[in-house]
Amino acid sequence: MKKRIKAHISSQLDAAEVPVTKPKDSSFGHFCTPVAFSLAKVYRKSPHAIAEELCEKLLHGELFDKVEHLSGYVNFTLSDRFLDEFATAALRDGDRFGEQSEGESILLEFVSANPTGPLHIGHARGAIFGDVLMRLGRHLGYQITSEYYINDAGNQVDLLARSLHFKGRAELLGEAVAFPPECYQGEYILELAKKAQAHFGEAIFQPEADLSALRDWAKDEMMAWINDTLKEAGIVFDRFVSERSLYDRWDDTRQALEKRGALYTDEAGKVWLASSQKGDGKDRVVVRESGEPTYLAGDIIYHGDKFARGFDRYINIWGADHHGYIPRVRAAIDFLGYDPERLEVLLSQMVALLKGGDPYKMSKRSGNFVTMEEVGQEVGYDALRFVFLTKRADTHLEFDIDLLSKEDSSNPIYYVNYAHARICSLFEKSEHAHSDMAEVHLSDLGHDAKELLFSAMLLPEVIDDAFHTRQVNLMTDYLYKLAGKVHRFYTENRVVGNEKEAQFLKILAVSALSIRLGLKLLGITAKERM
RNA sequence: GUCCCGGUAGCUCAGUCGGAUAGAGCGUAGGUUUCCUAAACCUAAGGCCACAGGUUCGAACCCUGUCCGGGACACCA
Repeated sequence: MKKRIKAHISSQLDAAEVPVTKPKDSSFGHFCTPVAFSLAKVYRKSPHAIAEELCEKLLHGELFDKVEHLSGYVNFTLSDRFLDEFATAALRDGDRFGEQSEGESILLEFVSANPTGPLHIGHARGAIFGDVLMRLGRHLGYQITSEYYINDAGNQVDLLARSLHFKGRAELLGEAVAFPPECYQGEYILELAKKAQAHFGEAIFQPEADLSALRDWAKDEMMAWINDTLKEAGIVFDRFVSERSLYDRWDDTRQALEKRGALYTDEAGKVWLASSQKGDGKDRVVVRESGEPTYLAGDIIYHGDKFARGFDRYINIWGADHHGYIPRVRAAIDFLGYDPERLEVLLSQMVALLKGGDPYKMSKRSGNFVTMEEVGQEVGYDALRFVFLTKRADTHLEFDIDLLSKEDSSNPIYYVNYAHARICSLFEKSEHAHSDMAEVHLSDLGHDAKELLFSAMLLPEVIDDAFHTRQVNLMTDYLYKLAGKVHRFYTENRVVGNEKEAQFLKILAVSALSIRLGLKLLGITAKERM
């Protein structure tokens, strides 16, 4: 909608880019532009005089009812006819309302949690953020592939195997072994050890047992668990990439890097990536003295692999604690001959959970953190999604789990769902059917009705903004405000039996569409009845 | 020390590309239902936008510096 307005104004003004925004006060109109202020300098006239001239130029055509100027601003009011046509089109589009065909291909990597323990609440945030970004992007026509990188090589998974081994010896075989402090704690280790015993027999806990078999088995078990959790949350990945599986390509990658002078070997025999040449704070080890590659080596192969697949853009969602890692990966991409600008790393910040004002209890099962599973079961993923998405992913989030158990306006998901359910109930009560709405034409709408309709039709702009700025909170803000307008309208206007019943229903139908579709893009199913 | 995120109402946070009188929810105090779902609505109180400079027609927003809080700075992943 805004694009059409903008194009219209630009063409009338013969200017390339005209800023179009929403007025502070809705009584001024639907859109406004402060362009007279910047033109004032060019033409050496007062903003007021320029705004006045613009008004006359712009009033032609069927788009606007009113074009007025006020203290330098030019305010536009859309015509009923334009709003009506747009509403009919929106209802016809249904779930495809606001779809576009951008066409760029994007590889979106997120979660990528180590398969050494259950997902915690911080992972949940990144997972939901990534999932929603994907849904929004796909709606806009981006071809998005989602990927989970499994860190199934290196010390962490070895440590998982050792943890199980110790736990098995100590708890299941009753040996007096001291549990090393670096090992994973938490009851899930014992549960998994029991499972291992059932699977392998007691031999797996013998001192000389083959830990690599235990490791591979345990890693698969953990991934299955992680996957179950994600599935429950409605998150599905297109691909999983195993770090371990990449290492047979290390030699090729190494040669490619060497050819570009990216690597050097020190006296001790360690191989370094000269990442400081490409903006990193210092060089990084990629092969240890032992000849074993570091984690970075795997990530270099992985990113080389990603870029070789030829996507237009790459997005990684990482926990904020990895932010220092960005320059070295960018450097490696650069060394491999790819454009590091195509990689965008979004950071998902920490989550602090409270319950009744106090820090949420640590989970016994996980050892020292709250799991995604527990919170998902306690508050439900619809509520969890909505709350996580109300804040930008890159800022700290603190929230109280008790808020999500309340069933009133302090719980935003209820508020939004209730607005949707109310509209559904009106359609049940009314003689008019949803399918009749295209035949209904809007005219002589009051300010409130017009305002609600206008808000409801802004969904495409919001989807666009939310995706391109990566600020998914714009969606939740919008839905919450739209729901508020629905509630207000409902309170102030008796719909069924009203002489404008059909018209009101059409407006509410568009509102319900935007709420339902908006929630759908957040991975939430709108309630039709509460 | 370096880097990242933040500091806006009692609390949790919005604030678009710099634009009109800085907004919402919770909480607090009051009010609204013979009527489509009161899980709602309305009203009120509540602000040195951390601080100091700068940029300009205009700054919560951009720049510089300072203070405070959280996090990261591995041959772990």
